[in-house]
Amino acid sequence: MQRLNFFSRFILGYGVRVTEPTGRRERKKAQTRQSLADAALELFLDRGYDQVGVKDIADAADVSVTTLFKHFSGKEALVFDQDDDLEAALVSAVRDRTPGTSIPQALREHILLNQTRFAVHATDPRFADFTRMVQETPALRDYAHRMWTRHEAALARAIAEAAGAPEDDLGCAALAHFALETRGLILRHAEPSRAADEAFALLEHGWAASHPAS
Amino acid sequence: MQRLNFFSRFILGYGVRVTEPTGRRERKKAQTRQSLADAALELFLDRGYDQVGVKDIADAADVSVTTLFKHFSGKEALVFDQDDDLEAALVSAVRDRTPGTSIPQALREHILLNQTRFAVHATDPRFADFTRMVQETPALRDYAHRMWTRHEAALARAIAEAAGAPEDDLGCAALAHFALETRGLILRHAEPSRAADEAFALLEHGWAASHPAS
DNA sequence: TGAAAAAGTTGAGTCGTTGCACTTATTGAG
DNA sequence: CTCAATAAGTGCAACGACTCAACTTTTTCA
Repeated sequence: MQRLNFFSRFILGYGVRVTEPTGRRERKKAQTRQSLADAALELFLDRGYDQVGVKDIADAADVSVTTLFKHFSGKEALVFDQDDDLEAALVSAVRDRTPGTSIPQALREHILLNQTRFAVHATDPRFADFTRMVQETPALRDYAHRMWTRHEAALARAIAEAAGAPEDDLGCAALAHFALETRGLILRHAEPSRAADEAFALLEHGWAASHPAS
Repeated sequence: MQRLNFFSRFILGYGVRVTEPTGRRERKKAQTRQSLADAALELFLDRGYDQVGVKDIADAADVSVTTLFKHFSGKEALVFDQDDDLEAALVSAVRDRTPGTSIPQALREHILLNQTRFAVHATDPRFADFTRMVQETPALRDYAHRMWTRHEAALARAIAEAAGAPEDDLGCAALAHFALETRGLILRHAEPSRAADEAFALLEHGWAASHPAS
């Protein structure tokens, strides 16, 4: 548990900013942030999200509540890493897809990989607890979903460009929306890869009907 | 503005419970509820959702805050009607579709009708304000979306039955999910009917590929 | 060295929401 | 008709997330 929100990047993708802090000030700031996130994760896993108050976390990290909110936009944000290059990865999955692959196929692969990457860690019981907590706490479930769908517009633009359609093409917007929405289906059902297959089968066939060769 | 949340049923559909209250007690209860909803609507439209506190609403309706929360589960609930037969309507749209219509087609028609019914009232400036407020206030936007997608499981079951698929068929679940998710696309874009066309084109073609005659 | 900038603290306050103990009005059964 | 059960409503205190304003301390850099 050395990293800030070590688990969380497996939930949403791999989007951790690695910019090393240079001066002493920034290092201290980063450290405070880290302490808060660590304390929060530990307390949350211990007692459950709703059983921990921000006060408890601030106390455990030995800072004031006000300071906590200077570092994190809200209680839920304590659980998740920033998703800085999540959008870039999404866009790149479409633009730089291996030739011969359709856009929906590329998205299926990318999203499935992203959302099931954590299966590798299924052996770690702490991690299982973490994912269960996220899925079972409405506030966290919603927050994760918002983070994930935040880049819909960018994805829609990337798709439009890749398909040679106008930037605001409705079909591309629809594909982007639906593709991101598969996350819910994939996470809910027991066999993620099969769920992804079924969901994207719909999208692939529908897409192929109007966009012959992309 | 005689009805409780007169506008709101046009946002989510037509789901107003019409069971007349019989005894004096129930009539009084209904009236209190009505007063609260009226006061809330008026204040919200006047000052904006976030600029009105529950205290203000309770005061305007001349009841205590505690009473307000006995009638409504939360501040957002003051804005929306109950959605009792919204689910029934959704299921019926699939099951009782006119013969020869595909399931996605039936859904497209039903959802589009449901979500754009309010266009009739576009002339009423108060109504325009109302919809704008709902779309621009995150809490309300999310709440409306939650209300709308609440019946996804029921819809999935209805689709499965209509298609002769197993009750927990993944393709049917996916169609249900996507179909309900078109709401966002439809509401966001300026030409709702065209947005619905594009979004459902994807779904219809994808669906037809695996479900020949339904 | 000295002053701007930024991190942190403290304490009070807002707002939605709940719990508790209480009063009052309505109802239905004897 | 009466009385006890039921349910609406009240007032108040509290909690938890979050914000604000005024202030101290630390770090930076010219």
